[in-house]
Amino acid sequence: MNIGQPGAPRRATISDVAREAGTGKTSVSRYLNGETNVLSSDLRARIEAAIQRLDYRPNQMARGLKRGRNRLVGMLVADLTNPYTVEVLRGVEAACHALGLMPLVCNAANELEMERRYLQLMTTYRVEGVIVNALGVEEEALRRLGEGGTPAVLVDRKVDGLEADMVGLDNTAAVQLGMRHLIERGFEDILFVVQPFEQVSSRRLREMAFRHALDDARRSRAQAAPPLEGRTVVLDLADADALARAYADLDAYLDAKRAAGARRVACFAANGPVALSLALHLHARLGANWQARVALMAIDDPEWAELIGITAIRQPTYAIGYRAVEFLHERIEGANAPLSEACLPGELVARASTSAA
Amino acid sequence: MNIGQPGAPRRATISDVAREAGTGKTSVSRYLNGETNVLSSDLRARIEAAIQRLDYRPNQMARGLKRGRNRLVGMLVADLTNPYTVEVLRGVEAACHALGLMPLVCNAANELEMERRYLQLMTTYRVEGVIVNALGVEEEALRRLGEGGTPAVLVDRKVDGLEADMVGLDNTAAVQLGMRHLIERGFEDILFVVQPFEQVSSRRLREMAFRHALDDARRSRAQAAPPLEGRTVVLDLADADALARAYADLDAYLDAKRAAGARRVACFAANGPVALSLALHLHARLGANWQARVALMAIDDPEWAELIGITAIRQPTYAIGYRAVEFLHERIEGANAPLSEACLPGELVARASTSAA
DNA sequence: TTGTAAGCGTTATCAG
DNA sequence: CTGATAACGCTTACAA
Repeated sequence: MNIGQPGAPRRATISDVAREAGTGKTSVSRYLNGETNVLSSDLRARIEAAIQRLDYRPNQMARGLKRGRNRLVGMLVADLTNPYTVEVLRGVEAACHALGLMPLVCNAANELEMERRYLQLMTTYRVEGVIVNALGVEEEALRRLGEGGTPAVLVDRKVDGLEADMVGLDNTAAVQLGMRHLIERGFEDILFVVQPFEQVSSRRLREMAFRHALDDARRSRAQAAPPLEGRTVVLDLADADALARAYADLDAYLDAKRAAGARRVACFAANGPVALSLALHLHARLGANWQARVALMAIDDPEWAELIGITAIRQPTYAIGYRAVEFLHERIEGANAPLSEACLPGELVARASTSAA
Repeated sequence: MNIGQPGAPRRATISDVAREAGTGKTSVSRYLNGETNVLSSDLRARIEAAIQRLDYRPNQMARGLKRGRNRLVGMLVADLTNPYTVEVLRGVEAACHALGLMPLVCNAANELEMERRYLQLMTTYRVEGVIVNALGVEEEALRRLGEGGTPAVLVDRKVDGLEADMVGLDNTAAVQLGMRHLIERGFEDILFVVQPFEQVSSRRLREMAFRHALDDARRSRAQAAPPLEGRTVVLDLADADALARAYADLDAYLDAKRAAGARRVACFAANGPVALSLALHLHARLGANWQARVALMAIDDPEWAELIGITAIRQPTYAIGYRAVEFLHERIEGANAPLSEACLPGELVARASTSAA
């Protein structure tokens, strides 16, 4: 270990500082913990100088061991590749910063095995709490976390059997917002495109809201108005074969519509990754001018949406992350309040894609 | 969670396990550390059972305190919003996984203050090493890290005054690749668009490579061939005013070219964020059909490149991350080899944008 | 106002 | 093979 160069630069410890300052560890500890009013200004100055000289940094690990809290909070995310996740993370980091916490970010990269592993690792590092944007399945590992007494906050999705605070988009309102927009703009064929939604609460909620919004719109539609058509399309981005089949169906549907002389079909993507997949497919199949045939709208507002003029429902991602940490912090501090759920509103960003059917 | 006061579920410690198994802590520790051959199978079984029953997880912090190594490696990134970063991260995580390390990801979000803070925090948590994708400036905090004896590996950019291993793209080769492509396709006006490059080594290298490639091409050009024009355009994405001015100049240049009846101008973006900014600007100024006027090509291959057919030079991001951890691991294990530098090759992905001038 | 000593959960040393 | 016991770097009674 560090055999090589002369003077293996071992980090200074509190004892080193005490010696250097000609005092005991206790006083140094007091200084570190801001109990400066208990220290004579002379001693304080000596300690300060010693710390400077030795470039001393208190060891958080040792501190945590003794105090029982190491200020580490785990942030387990399903997929860092999703811009949504990164944005939420910014809120999380800001809040952690403000509260003196250190986020331990773990990316499951859409793999269950990773999720499990990281959850394990986190408990091993004795994080004081966990913010979880789970893959969806795998309640087990999470439940054990809870049983271990580690507070958790869920982001975007619930996990069956795990009772924890949760923060995310107001899915129902967001979908209603989108549907109202599409209908106002005169769309008569609306496809709600979503990843397999049985396991993931937010997707389930969005899909349900879509069907309800559709029903409501039909009910309140004038007799004379053209009928409103709508259906749910499931896109399993993780399964290439299933995806190919789904797209074949979609293509057939679009072709039929066109043959029937219908207006542009609207595709309402349930989130950013779906929207991207759709856009790529349509681009490949219909050419650069694909938007003449299909109007894409999405929940989430990835950077490329502006680039090709896609209407989006932007999530309050920063706020979601920030709020999650606040929830967690309360629990860590021992709050015993009933579980709460924060549903933050989305915001419609209208762009060219949906300007008219 | 953490419902009710009763039985605050303190995590089991090694002593608990020892008691439960009717043995001493030493044996449990031995079991945990895989010295199973030294244990009678009876004892081993009892320990195993006790661990199961108590759902025991060794405390990494305590372990680290004693052993002097906690398996934590810091990963400081300049900007998680940049897809490049996220991709590198995947390589980092995979390698950490393989080597039994725990990545502590910190996002400076392009703020110097954050970078400094996180660097501090990391040393406070006694990370065994750091992988740094630095903002560029701020050598100071990093240098102190090095002096503290913490090994570091640089990703994508060097830092003045910090001697550390480094891994990144082979910038020169990548730019040459791109230039050759553009020239082959008949472009005669090439703008190399890059963020302020004085402070950031990779940008500097790319810009230099651009000028050299340009000179070389001119030299080896046939007498009769039309002249090759090229210049560097600096885009400071962080400074709105400067950005606006730069774009005004760019627009004027493009208009002049067009008035002179020139072919399409090629914009060679030095990285993904620049490419995005350019695309957004051109889209806003020239309309959806902007690509008829400008051919965009970029180092980095963000998800939207395929969507609008932008030729890209893809970086071996995963390999970069993986390699960085390998370097770091060697240093952590005490390797004393001379500093090395891994320059990994980029790959050209030709798309419609540069199909012909 | 200051210092001593006893842990926090592990591992390492050294006897049985 | 097994198990006390002393650290690791820090905080916190408890004294002085």
